Amino acid sequence: MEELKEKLKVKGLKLTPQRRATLEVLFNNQGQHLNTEEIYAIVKEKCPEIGLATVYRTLQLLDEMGLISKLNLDDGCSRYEFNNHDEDHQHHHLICQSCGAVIEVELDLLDQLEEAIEKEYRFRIKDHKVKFFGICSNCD
Amino acid sequence: MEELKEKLKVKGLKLTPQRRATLEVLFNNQGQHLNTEEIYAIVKEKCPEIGLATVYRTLQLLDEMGLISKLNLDDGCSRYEFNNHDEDHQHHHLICQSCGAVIEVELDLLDQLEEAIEKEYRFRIKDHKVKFFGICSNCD
DNA sequence: ATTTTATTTGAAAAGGGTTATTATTTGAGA
DNA sequence: TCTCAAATAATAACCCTTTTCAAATAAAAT
Repeated sequence: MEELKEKLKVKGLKLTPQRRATLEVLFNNQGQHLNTEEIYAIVKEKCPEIGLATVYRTLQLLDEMGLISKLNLDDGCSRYEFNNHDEDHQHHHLICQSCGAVIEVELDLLDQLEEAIEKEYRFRIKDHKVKFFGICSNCD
Repeated sequence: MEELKEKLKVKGLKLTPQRRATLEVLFNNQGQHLNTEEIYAIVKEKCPEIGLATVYRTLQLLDEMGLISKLNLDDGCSRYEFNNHDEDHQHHHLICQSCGAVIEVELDLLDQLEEAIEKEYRFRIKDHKVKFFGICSNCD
């Protein structure tokens, strides 16, 4: 939360109760992949006067600041998750093509690939998004 | 194109001029990442009577059949590219955060990671989508 | 503590990509 | 050729997201 205040100040932006509450919802629901409407519903419990447009604006902002990440599951809406900064990189996602489950993978193991890319394409990698599609252990 | 006819027949679907033309557009524009409107505009040259809704339906169908792949660049629309079946896996994308360029990477090097995931999570991987964000050589 | 000012918000409208509807047409097997 | 399920074109509907704008507010200046 202090990090949010800092990053906002740098850009001349304000720390409002709405922004605070929205970030808290993401923080308190790690491991889930809430979409904007779902986040809106939860934020409203603590912050009943908040508008949906504000939630959209705030999520966009938090994503740009790197505090949360947008996740696209091709279900017609954007989903978000809190960025746990204990890790260097974003975790990966396993998406079951049978039941739709979304599993988080803490393994990274992309160093070799990233090194090869940086060398071969002279591309400075800052971040990545990796999704694997297949069949989860429950469905197999 | 024969592959399309085969896969359609299996599902009891028909090979129409519209579907043929749409797949040809993707085939003839490999390396680009056309969105639906752009594809529509090109298809219209050869197939002027085609409707936009048909293009949407066809792209969805071709994606499901694995002949093309949807690509999400977070620019508010879906983009598609022809699947070159010479390779086993989808290629990766490098996305420049400065100029927006999208570069295709033929390196794979995910075997090690995929093996670890299959073992650790008992998840049978069928496909993957990998995006790297950073600064391309032109912008650096 | 007030004042000031640029930022933020809520509500509602507008936007824009995508999907659904429906009558008509058509591919492909019988 | 005949038959019929599948596909199409046109357009309306959908729905997620963004914009608009007047009112409210955080935070710095006084």
